[in-house]
Amino acid sequence: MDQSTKHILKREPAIRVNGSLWLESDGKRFFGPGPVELLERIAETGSISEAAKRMKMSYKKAWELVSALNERSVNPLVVPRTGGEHGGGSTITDEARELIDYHRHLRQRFAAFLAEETKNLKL
Amino acid sequence: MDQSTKHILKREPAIRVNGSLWLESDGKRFFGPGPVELLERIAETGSISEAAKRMKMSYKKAWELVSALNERSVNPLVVPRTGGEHGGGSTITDEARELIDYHRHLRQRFAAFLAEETKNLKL
DNA sequence: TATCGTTATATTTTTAAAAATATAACGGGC
DNA sequence: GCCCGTTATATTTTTAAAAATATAACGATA
Repeated sequence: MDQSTKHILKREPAIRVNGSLWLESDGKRFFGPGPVELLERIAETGSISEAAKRMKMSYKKAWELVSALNERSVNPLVVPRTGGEHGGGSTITDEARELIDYHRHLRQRFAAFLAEETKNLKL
Repeated sequence: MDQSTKHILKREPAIRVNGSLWLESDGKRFFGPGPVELLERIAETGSISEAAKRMKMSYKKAWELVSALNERSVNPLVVPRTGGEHGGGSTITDEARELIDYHRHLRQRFAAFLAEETKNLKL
């Protein structure tokens, strides 16, 4: 922003450019920060319910996310086991790990974009 | 995305990277696409109510947005006149025009970022 | 076969956001 | 002084999202 645009807005704390990013199919988002973190937590804990708990998300919502992700992907991203030892559990596939990795890099580039815009802001 | 990450997701229509951008103060957004368009419509029509109508936004919400914008800015962005010919009306200030212009350019840079990411996607 | 914790699913309740409705204040022009 | 359309504000209603609650299926293990 050029000098003339300064001081238009109040700034008790610093003003910054921020935003959100997601993958979109058919105009609706299906792979944003939430699903990514959920996949990571499932990988960590081996359990959808425990992953949900750590994200302070209801199990229902977590399960719906997993279900939606598996439906949209050619091959499953999450493989659930029902019953058995510990009552069951879930693992994520290599493809899920690839998606997580891609999204991590994407977020890094986005963060760099936001930081650059914020740096050049000085409202 | 590298070749190995291809074909993980179904793609009836094309998959693209999309996102949203806003100015943030104290952790909460206060100047996103909505307010920008509202200011533009007010400039066009000279009326908050008419601007709201064109955006299919309730007058109440539009007025609250205007009020919030004027509160956060050092000098008003919108100058309302109550009563008088045509019952009143509103105009926007030069500072509002500056903000709109800045946001337009910001969106252009963001659109370029999204286009580049989408181009390099090929999920 | 009884137990366990998880997956899977339906139903209800709560909460929050949005929309709708109503009404007063305003001031120039007739 | 009345009319008009807009600003300004409160209240109610509707809608949608989120949360909470409940329960069955599952299968290895003991």
